[in-house]
Amino acid sequence: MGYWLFKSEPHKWSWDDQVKKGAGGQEWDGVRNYQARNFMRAMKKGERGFFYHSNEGKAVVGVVEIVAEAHPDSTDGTGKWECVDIKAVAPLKNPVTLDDIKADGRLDEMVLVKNSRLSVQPVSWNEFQTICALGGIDPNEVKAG
DNA sequence: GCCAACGTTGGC
DNA sequence: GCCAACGTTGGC
Repeated sequence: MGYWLFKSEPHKWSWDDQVKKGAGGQEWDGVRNYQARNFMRAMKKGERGFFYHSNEGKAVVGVVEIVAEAHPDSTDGTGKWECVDIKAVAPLKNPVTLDDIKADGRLDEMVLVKNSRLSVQPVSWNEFQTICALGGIDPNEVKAG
């Protein structure tokens, strides 16, 4: 069971926008990076991830669920790029900032820290639990399954 | 707003 | 197939 992290600039697509989309979810389109695409191809329906605000906020703000596995990106004309659909599951009570993450030794290995430019990335179960706890929510209530 | 890090492109 | 040039991302 995989866990993931999706980055978005809040002025382009924010957590609030995601919440307003509701249970039907939303295409995570516009990704034009092979590593990110490959991670999306590996995602399974029902798996969970974090929603991260880059640039403004710089914090993990919520938990999302994969509601549709990788399919062609409707905003792409080349046929090369794919995306998944995600929906909002629950907000973190306290957003976990990049500073918080960097300050926590358990999170030193996060891709977010090691490769800050990758917009879709994997998160380990341990990291998922740690960030939920820092965010004031119970990881068992928002984990997959 | 700057710039370092990284990925992609294209000339050779 | 190498690598310089370029564009983009995202933290600061």
